[in-house]
Amino acid sequence: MSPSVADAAELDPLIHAPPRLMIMAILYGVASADFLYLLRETALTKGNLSSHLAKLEAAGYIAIEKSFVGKKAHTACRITPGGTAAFAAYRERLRAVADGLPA
Amino acid sequence: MSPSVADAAELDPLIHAPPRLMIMAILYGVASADFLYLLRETALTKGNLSSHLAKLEAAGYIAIEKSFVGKKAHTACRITPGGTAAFAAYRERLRAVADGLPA
DNA sequence: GCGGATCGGTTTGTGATGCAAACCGATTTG
DNA sequence: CAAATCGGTTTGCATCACAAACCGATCCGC
Repeated sequence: MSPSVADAAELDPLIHAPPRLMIMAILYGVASADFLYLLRETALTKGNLSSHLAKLEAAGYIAIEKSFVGKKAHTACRITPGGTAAFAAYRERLRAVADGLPA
Repeated sequence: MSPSVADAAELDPLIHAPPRLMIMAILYGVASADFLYLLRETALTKGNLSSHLAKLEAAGYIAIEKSFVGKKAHTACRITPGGTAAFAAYRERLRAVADGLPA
């Protein structure tokens, strides 16, 4: 096996799952995004989005702030420094894997 | 979300899992590889390799031939045309996703 | 102002998944 | 002939992803 394909084994599984990869890609460098925005962009169901966000938060990759804007609940998500680092590392590793795939 | 990151949702989940990506990458363009070779290259456990191979076979992506070489069992795996096509499609899509990730 | 739809999410239920350990028959080795 | 090894498979379990059901709060019709 070429070394770069072996790297696939080390791809952060938390980010590797497509739903969470989408979420992280959106949040990376965006300051903050709310629940409904992520819902539209990812096309996940609400339940799904909610649980993936919870998982990313538990990992310390994102922070979730619930507040009230006017009288409505508002859930804002932003990436943490740890999440930023993890995403950047994942991106580099993914690139290495993609480049290492046989043509 | 940039369109290419949305593509992540369509990455063939069967190939997307790192263990199976490794297996497919090895088998792609290699004629045939035996169980022990795959075992060494992927560093998976035997049970794991066995079940991932079974899954790929069930999907029609690979063919598994069990034979006896001399007096020992020998399991040879090769990629099928369907598997080749699926892998090539996955590779292209992965590249699109990797390229679309925010810098 | 009250009955129902809607908003913004969370919890629950369930089937699929991944992994490692236990197992298995056959073979080689001491 | 007993025990270790080879080449795998099956089992058991813990985790996962997903969708559907649920939930409190607001908004709308009347």
